[in-house]
Amino acid sequence: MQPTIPLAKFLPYQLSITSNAVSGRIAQEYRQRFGLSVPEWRVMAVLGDSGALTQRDLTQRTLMDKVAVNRACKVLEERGLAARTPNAQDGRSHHLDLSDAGREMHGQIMPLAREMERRVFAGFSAEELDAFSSLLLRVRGQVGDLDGDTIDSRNFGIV
Amino acid sequence: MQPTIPLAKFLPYQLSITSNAVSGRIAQEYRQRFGLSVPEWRVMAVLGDSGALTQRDLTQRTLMDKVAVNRACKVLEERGLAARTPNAQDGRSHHLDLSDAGREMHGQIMPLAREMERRVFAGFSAEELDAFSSLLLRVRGQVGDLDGDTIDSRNFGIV
DNA sequence: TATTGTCGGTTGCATAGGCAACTACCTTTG
DNA sequence: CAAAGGTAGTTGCCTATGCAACCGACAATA
Repeated sequence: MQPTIPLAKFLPYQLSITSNAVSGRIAQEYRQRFGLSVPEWRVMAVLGDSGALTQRDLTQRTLMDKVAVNRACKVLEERGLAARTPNAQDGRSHHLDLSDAGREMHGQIMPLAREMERRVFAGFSAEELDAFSSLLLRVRGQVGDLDGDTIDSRNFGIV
Repeated sequence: MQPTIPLAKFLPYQLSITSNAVSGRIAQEYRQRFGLSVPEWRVMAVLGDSGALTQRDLTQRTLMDKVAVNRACKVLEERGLAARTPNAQDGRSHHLDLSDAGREMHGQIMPLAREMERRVFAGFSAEELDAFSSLLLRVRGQVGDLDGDTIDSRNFGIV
């Protein structure tokens, strides 16, 4: 046993390595089973639930960089999992929606996602998870308040 | 207000974006004030607390990739913040320790780190933070159990 | 309607980060 | 002590990610 290491007590550090571990584990699963990256999966998850959206909508709902959204959409389209249709209201953007194949895959992915969430957070009560969730939300709010140059959290009802 | 989006309720997702927000905020601070990356800062934090260590020790204590540790060490040495001395016990490795300049910087950084932690987690009780910390630890344990191919958490007293 | 500013989407570039292979050295086994 | 296998550190490569600049289209103002 080593002496107490302050870094290990540093909460941002704990948060970072835990998040990395969880994300890495989940990313590995999606990659192996579906060949999807995390950004691609996120876009699919939102599309499958919301129906056709523009990339702008997707950046808002996923909180990802618009470039990340763009690239994920491009891949999904190339793989035939999603299709773009012109946006009559705005010539700059398209409506992106899942294809039948994409919807089929979405149907397989979401149960897997829930299952992985269940396993990773196994052994916690609903109260603990609620508290955890709300703490994450409040922390995010704190950082947003401190940090003027990033996303404006007031724009996101979903956060 | 948008309809409820499942992605926003997905705990791994919440964890990820919160961690990114916190890490990004902190990384920005270290970069601006000291020109340090997060890996570099982590190495400094451990070195400043533990005294001379090998890169192997540092990879264990920071949980970073050995390449990340190596590169951080190289930068610190080039900047004169740390120095390597031969390891009499093992010709393959060196003992790395902070220089006077590095120790000086360490003395400035650690209070800043604590201050940022305090601000990011402002408004939470000690009990909440303890619960949060132990939940992160348990989640990390779960992922480690599920995931055979990454780090072996049993090696790390610090985790 | 011409101008100016803004916005969605795209591309290019620059950086970070991880994996795999390699070197030099250590350790174990016969 | 020779051989075989393992380990610390290093380098190169490849991918992921983000920013900044750009293009075409919309919006506001005159």
